[in-house]
Amino acid sequence: MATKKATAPLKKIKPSGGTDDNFFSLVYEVARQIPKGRVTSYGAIAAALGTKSSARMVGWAMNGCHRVKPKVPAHRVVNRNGMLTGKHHFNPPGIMEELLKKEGVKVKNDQVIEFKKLFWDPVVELQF
DNA sequence: CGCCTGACGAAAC
DNA sequence: GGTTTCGCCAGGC
Repeated sequence: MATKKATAPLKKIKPSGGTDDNFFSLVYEVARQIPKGRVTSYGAIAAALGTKSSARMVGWAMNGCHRVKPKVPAHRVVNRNGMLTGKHHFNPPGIMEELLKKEGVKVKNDQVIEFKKLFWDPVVELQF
């Protein structure tokens, strides 16, 4: 199939490359900037990158968070409701809230307590 | 090349 | 105010 969709090959992501032109790497960068004990949302990251409408892509990028080095603190990234929607993608599932609790973030019923207070906005903090 | 899926979000009902 | 649907964009089959 000579039908290459000119998409961004996820496997081409460079570790520790830092500022790559790949949208995914941008997501990883921002995610790494999340301070301990804080959380953010996929949409917030997407908005920081200028693609707020592509919040799904952020989550999609997180799909390869495990393959990227250094590992991305995806456990600090939750959805807009403060719910740990991505916990099922962790290994094992449940480690996400464990890590959050360990960092001082209270998690109850797969939901971040005081999420609004712990919310870390990359758009503001990173001043994009 | 086309259809479906997917770690979201906001609008509509 | 809770539930459902559409929209976004990219990847997999």
